Amino acid sequence: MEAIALVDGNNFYASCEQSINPSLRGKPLVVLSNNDGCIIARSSEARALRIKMGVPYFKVKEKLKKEKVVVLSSNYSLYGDMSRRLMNLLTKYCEQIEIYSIDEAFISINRPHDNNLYPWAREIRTSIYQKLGINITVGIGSNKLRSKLANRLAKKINTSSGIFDLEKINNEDEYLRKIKIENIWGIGYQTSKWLQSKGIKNAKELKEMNQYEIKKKLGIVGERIQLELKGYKCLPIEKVKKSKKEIRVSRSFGKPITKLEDLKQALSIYTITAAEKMRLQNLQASTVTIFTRTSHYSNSSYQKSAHKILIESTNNTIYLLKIVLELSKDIYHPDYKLAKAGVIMQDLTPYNYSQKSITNYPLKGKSERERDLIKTIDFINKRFKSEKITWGITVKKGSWKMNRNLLSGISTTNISRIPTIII
DNA sequence: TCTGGGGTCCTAGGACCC
DNA sequence: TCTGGGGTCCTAGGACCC
Repeated sequence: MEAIALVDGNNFYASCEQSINPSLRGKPLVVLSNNDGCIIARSSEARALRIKMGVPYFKVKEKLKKEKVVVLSSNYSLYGDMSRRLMNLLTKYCEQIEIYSIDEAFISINRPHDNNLYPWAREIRTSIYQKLGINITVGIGSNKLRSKLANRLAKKINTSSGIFDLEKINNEDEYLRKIKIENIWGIGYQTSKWLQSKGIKNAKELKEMNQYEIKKKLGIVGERIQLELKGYKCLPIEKVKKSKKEIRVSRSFGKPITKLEDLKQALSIYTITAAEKMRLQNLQASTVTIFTRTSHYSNSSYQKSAHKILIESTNNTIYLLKIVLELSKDIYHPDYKLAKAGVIMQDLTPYNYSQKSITNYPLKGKSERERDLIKTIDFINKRFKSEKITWGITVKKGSWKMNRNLLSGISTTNISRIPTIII
């Protein structure tokens, strides 16, 4: 019998920070989103202090200070590197793996003769902890949704030691009743509000709800959730990584923007990053969209996007910059304080599969020279692990640039930032 | 005066995830 | 003063076709 396990890293970002800096172990610690905006990860010690997920930093700054909580800006190169190591280790313990997010993977595994997967799960947990210093949770079920629920139960039940098999219990309903409706995978804010208004409060009640009512209101998405809850398999394990459908780079500004010049600079920087990402994944785009908006929390709201469909797919930074700079005039508005902007590369295709333009733009010789130039820039930047070479427009100081004042400064991907140990 | 039916494709927007 | 970023999927409705 095949089973599905959902493995995830506990408090992943916080655990990464504690893992590379052991002096943080056992201390309350939170990690902030970009711009030092919200709390996006908490160590278990910080959870115990009832610090909530997602709250704006400025609202709890004083409380954190008082409680002596360590506060860090997010360090994505560290988390990405730890994630890669985690996934590599997991691969050794399974037949098939789907990497679902930076800290989660679905694993399909055959049950042994005695049906007991606990020894297998314990072995993985031990191995990951020894090698990475990170605790993981293993939830086991007959399909993806049930493995997610099992994972939740493993975290909820103190005696589980991080492992729970939903198919090895005989009072399932009792456990399903412990899972609140809004904590089921796929049930978000809107849907849980509706379900609650219908008197459905937990997973057990959702499982027994009238299926036609679900289908009518929630469509196929809701129907699948209920079927999986009952044990049917609707969501397959995706063995091969699907190629991306869009690549997006967007940021909130450290300070609002009112000048077109600043908007152009920001969008240029995002375009350079987006084009790099495409080249790294061997993709090219044939639609470019840019957008900007005011803050969600401001009284006068404005948002606008503009897009251009290209005759020929590309990942050429020089060409993309031209397009984005041209489009930026269409979304700019002098009367609003712009809080965020971004670029989206869409209709992505593999780089070699290209529809050539009959009008032959960009001109042949020129485009080849440009391609060589960009290749060289990518090479140099990769070699020296930073943007040694970039476009002039990015260099000028922009007061709008992101705040990241609390970086841990330690890294597993940058030799000069590896911690020094003095004995 | 009465004004079809069946289909496809595209897009914008909503909802969700981590 | 200060509220993240990057994705996917689904649906409804409009435009268009014969």
